Amino acid sequence: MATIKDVAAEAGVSVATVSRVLNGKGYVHEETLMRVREAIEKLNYSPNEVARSLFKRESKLVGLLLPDITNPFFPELARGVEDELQKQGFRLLFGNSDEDPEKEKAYIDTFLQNQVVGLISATQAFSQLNDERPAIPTVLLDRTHEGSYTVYADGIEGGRIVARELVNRGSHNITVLKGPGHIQPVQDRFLGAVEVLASSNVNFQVIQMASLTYEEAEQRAKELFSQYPDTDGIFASNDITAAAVLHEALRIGKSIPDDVQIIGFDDIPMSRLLFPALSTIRQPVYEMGQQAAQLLLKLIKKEQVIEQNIQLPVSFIERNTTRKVKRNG
Amino acid sequence: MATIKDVAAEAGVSVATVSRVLNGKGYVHEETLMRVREAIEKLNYSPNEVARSLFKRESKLVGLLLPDITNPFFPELARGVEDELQKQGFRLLFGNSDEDPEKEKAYIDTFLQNQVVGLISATQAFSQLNDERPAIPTVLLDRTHEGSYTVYADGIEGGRIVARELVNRGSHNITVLKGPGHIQPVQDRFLGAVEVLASSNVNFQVIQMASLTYEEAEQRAKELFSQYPDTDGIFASNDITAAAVLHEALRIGKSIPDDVQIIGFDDIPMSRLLFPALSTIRQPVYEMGQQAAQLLLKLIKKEQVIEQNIQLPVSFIERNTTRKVKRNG
DNA sequence: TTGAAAGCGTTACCAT
DNA sequence: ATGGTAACGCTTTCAA
Repeated sequence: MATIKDVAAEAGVSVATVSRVLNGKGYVHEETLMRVREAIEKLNYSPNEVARSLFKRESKLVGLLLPDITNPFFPELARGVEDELQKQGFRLLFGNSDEDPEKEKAYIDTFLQNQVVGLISATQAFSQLNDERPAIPTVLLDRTHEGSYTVYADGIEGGRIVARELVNRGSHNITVLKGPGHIQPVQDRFLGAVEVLASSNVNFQVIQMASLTYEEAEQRAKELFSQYPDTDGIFASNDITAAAVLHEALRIGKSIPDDVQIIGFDDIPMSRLLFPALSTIRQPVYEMGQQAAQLLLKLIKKEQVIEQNIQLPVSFIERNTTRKVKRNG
Repeated sequence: MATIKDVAAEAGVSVATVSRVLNGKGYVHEETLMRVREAIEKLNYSPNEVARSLFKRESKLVGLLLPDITNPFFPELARGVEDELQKQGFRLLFGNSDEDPEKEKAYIDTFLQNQVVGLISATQAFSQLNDERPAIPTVLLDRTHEGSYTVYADGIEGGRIVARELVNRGSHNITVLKGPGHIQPVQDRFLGAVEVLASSNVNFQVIQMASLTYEEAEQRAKELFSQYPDTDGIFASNDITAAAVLHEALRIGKSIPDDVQIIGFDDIPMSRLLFPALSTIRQPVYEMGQQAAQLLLKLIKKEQVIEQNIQLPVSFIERNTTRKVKRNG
């Protein structure tokens, strides 16, 4: 690898001059500029980012911390983040924490040791780590925490919509599979749904889940249908859960959506491929990633940030696990 | 951030000594050791990886290049790679290239500028980039290229299995949706299938696809059923394609698997959630990621590498888009 | 307009 | 057993 010295020697100038043309700052004679450019070309030189980072005490790297990229919700988030950051020449240092605080700390530490300029985290542990928060720009994604910069979707409204749609489409006996309460956006969905359900003229019951995984959902789905056989509407808290419920419902011979309506949450790519295709609440996941990246970029550049918390709207995606609503006229 | 100098001052020793205890090499008195440890503790010091990288001319970073993490095949791959690398303290610099050579080059360049110690790539363009291949350890994942280190699944055998299973389970008129020929592992599936089909007593036809995307597959599926209405067995080349075909088949009223059997390839997580659940060929994706990481680690440490190409076995996952095979007895 | 030199935080060599 | 110091490749004063 050629260094700046090689280029300087080749061009017959000092390294300072080369540095100037590299960074396009300071005066440099037209002719010298040419010579340097040629030398760079000839030696196929490109600057060592590590040396740069060392001097500037910051890199062009951003740390991205996810619970688990294997969960279908996250790839698009990550893509949104990456695409946005990439435009400005930033690269991603990437890690999955499995929500394990140890792993999480290990990742954050090494990210910091590598002098990342910013951090984006979609993990719960991180958002709770209040003390000893790294002194670099940080944005929480799909998580919230008092005093932090955050980007998330409107869970409350999402929950409300689910309840409304279920009720409007004729469910009278609704079961909601409630996700873990310590994850705020998930809790919000629940709150929104209950708010509407409580003021509607329907029965409803809630089953508490420790995690929103397929495995647990399979189990809970069985309980659901044996414990509440009259259920004719289900809010599944996320699409993975909904898929498990749907599978179980079909297995025991329920007709969907005629016997039971099901609504998920997230609109992960698989949802439209289920059969029947899953009605769900769409979070603008890719956009959430983008927004988080944009917010972080502003923070890094110390630009004025108007809103510390960015809430994105959700929308109902009508597919085939809900009945058609009767139109008037 | 405290530096090694601060620690030295705090402990009343020289930076050289601190460096020695940090790296556990060279002599250092028991008592001095203690003092230094205390100073480190007290100042909450951790070494600057960037400075280390600069001096050593290599980092603890590995570059991972993927076509698109949003494609459900890749998250598990990435996880396999990460988990394995993480054990040894390596971190991932991560990028999606969309198979765009420009983007690809940009990522590789910056990875190199950040002095990654190794590269893992699952992109096609990269494997073709023969000249000017970076002089650092590199392994190709799910791609092959003459002279490179590679990890991939046995596509040929996979193709054979698909053909055999389709035939054994009673299909007589088989359509294969062939993926892009320039991706070797995809081409292999095709070759394997044709090998068996050609020597079987069945009809078969092939439809060429430019990409294995859902969008194109939806289109091709329509052509398939109108052009070859007698098709009673389909090899879909990957699970995404299979999902699209399945959807279309159901839509036009085919009974699956009675009228038409469908077999996919990959066994992405969604496959078992489709309805009917998709029969497919399972690639050990997570393990492929691990193996690639292990191979890279060996390369980095200049350990003896026995096989330059690691081929992993595939297996048939019987679900509900294929008929039950008749058992003798 | 250009160059010399200091310094970013480490490590490793050479003395002592 | 310990310390001084050059070096890694770059940027940025400061002086010329």
